[in-house]
Amino acid sequence: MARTGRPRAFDKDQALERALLLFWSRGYGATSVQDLVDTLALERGSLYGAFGDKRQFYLAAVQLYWDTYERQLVTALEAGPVLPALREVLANPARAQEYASEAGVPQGCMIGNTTAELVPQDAEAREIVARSHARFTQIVADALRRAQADGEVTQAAAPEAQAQLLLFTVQGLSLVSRAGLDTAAALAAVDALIDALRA
Amino acid sequence: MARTGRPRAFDKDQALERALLLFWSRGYGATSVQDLVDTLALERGSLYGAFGDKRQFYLAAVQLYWDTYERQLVTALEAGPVLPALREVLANPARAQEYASEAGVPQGCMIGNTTAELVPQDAEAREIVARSHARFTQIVADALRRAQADGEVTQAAAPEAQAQLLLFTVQGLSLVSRAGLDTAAALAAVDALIDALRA
DNA sequence: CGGTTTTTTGTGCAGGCGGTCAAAAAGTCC
DNA sequence: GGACTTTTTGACCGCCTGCACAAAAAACCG
Repeated sequence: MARTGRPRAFDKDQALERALLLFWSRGYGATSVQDLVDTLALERGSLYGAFGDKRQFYLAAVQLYWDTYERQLVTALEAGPVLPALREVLANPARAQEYASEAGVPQGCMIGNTTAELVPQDAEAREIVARSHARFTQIVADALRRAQADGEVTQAAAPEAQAQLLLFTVQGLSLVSRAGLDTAAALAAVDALIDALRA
Repeated sequence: MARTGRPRAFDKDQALERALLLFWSRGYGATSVQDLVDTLALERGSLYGAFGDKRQFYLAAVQLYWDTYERQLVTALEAGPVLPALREVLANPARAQEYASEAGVPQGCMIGNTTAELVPQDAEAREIVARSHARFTQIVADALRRAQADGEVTQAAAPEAQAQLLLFTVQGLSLVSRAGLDTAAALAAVDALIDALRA
């Protein structure tokens, strides 16, 4: 119960959100502590005091990213037919680049970026990423199982295999979209997959 | 034709190959010039003299990576039925991690790693990556077009859309495999996709 | 052999990096 | 009001980075 002492002058959650955007768009290595200090408009010491070192700060941002994403995923899949919802899940990153430049939303999936940059050398990052993958496939497989029972989705493959395939696709799509993407072509590919899942 | 002067004491191609392995496993930022000097067993000056700066060196390695991959891809698809070949193309990265630790072969796809780490800030890297994507889809789409004509592959979607979907899948699979992968589950997902493409 | 060209070798360097720290400031508690 | 606790502030540090350079060495040419 240490609620004494000088109160923090900035909103910690809001700072984490802004750091998330910066890390998301530039990646871990290319984002310097100085960039964070400039963007968040707080001093170095405050940053280290509140979040620990740069690595912890980044991992906290990744966790926030996933928590947000998971919430949206669950919401999208919990009601109504599954295939249209899954199509949206896949189409979102395909369309994201159109807004990317104007709005502050960066490209690609932060889990995927972390996988490429940090996972080979950082066990904690690997855990976060692996857990995110597992939750994605579990949530999607559950939805697909229901949809198979309802006759909406083909039973040609197990829901787990279909969910794994969707994980690969969404990760690949998000990644490829960073290099620039023909939106129409990407959506055609998404449609091809969704159609293939139809019963 | 300057074939005079002191001859180079090391094999440039071999040095590039070794650098490729290092860059592949660690990424661009996490590989220091000192690492390269140590691993390649040549002095700083020689390295800069032969390859320019670190960035050019990396981009040359990426280009070599893609050239090698493209050659294998073309070979795999030019003869025989297309779907088994495509299954192999997808299954390879899924199985790669089994060998990864013992052999010197790193995880993931170097094009994908470059996409995540360099593309947002490096126009030249973006070009290399985008060109690789385009060639992949073109090569695969050509093969699928033949296979559709032969009645091997479903005509439910255009070959271009199918090829784009395969690009997403192979990129996603390679990426996800870096975080550790249940090989059996990954192969089941690959099978589900290949089956869905069957006529 | 002398001249030319190119690579090798190893040192040196400025800058930016992540991270630390001590003093000042701003609160709460008694 | 004075003690205590925590945050803020901004200077500071050592390290490592990518890179430049000059002298030596090793080839070819005439």
